[in-house]
Amino acid sequence: MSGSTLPGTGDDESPDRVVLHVDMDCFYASCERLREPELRGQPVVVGMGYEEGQTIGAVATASYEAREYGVDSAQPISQAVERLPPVERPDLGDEGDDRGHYRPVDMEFYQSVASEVKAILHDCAETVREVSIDEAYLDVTDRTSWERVDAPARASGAAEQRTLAEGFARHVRERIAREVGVPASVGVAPNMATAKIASDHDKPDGLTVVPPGTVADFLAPLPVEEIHGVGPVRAGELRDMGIETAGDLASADPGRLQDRFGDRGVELHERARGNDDREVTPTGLPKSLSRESSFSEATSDAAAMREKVRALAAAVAERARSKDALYRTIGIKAVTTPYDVNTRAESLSGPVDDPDLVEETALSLLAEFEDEPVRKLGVRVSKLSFTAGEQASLDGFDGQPRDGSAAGSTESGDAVTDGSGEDGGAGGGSADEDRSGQFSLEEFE
DNA sequence: TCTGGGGTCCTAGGACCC
DNA sequence: TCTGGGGTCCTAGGACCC
Repeated sequence: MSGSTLPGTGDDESPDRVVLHVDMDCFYASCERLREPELRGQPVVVGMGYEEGQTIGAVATASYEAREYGVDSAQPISQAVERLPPVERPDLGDEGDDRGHYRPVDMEFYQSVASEVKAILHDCAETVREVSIDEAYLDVTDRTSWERVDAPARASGAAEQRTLAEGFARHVRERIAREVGVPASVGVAPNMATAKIASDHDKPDGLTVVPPGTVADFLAPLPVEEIHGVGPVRAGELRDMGIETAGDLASADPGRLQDRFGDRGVELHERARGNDDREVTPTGLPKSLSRESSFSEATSDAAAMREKVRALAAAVAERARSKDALYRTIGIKAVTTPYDVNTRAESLSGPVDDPDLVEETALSLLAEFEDEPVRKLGVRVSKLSFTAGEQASLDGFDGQPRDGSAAGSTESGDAVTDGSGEDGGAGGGSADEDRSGQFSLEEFE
């Protein structure tokens, strides 16, 4: 299936795909401008955990105007406020300071705007992979192509050539602007990894087209950090190896990369060369659900910890139920000072929907951390399955997970098939269908 | 950068089985 | 008897992404 190219067959890949990556520009800020048009052209900061007039929380999104002042995502609001005092707080900052408009996150509203955008995307492509609230990949190979056409002469003069794909992407972007009223940047390329980088290339409100055959040249001068999967840690390690640009990475010895980064290194090497044969697959079901919350300052108050965990557990269980998700693993996260992330988890013998069990399990996992200073706590459920009704169907339909044996026996591994796939590894074997033989007589409950 | 919330994927070691 | 190899599942942690 994943037609791994045989060595020596050159690049006789199937016809080049046309992949779009659509990335909404400072999406939350754009949404705020939608309902408050006076904010257009103004510096806007949307803060999470932020409340009107306060200086707590972190920056979720800063408009491009706000970024000019050094305000950026993930920054503490306190720091943002120093650089760009809020209009809402005349007491902060100096007389002549430029000021920003601060708003708290309103997810519900952003979701509603996002779903309008997503509707357009689904209208424009057979296959849409939604990556996050403000980002998606589209495979539009069957709607357009890389064919070159004469474009009407632009102001600049000479008629230029452009691709049908470019016109298509322009159309998608314009529809979003016209019908929803928010700006998007779009990247077009023969594969996902390059389209992603392209959409980032000319923000905001940009369109970058990287036709087949130009991918390597497009990537070569970019700093390695621009490659998806290279963050601060790996960028530093790459730099130590003398690798600074995507071009350096592309020409590096894959063996060295393998030694240093394992299979991940080989994958990054391929990406840097512009090779990425991952198919655009539709958004799948979630693999885990979690809630977390920070204390305003680290605490060793066990009662407060338990209280928070109870609330988080209830919220997670409710969300799972609202999505018809059963879970087989329940876990917690405890961030202790200075910033140590600890996770603990416990698997059950079968999938359940049982809020009390989530709470009970989370509390018992929390016990280990109760006398340490904790700054943040989280509760997560994972190993999800979405076969709604299965749990109650076979043995007693009171919906109680009591023994879970029925569910346990029919649950065929993870709801979503493999997920990662594609890395033309040597494996190639069958996907090992559920060999349900698991009539465990383990301790149920 | 003194660190917000929600995710994904990968790795590594141990238990256990054949 | 001992050794070895292959496979799966589990937990914990790390890196990364938006």
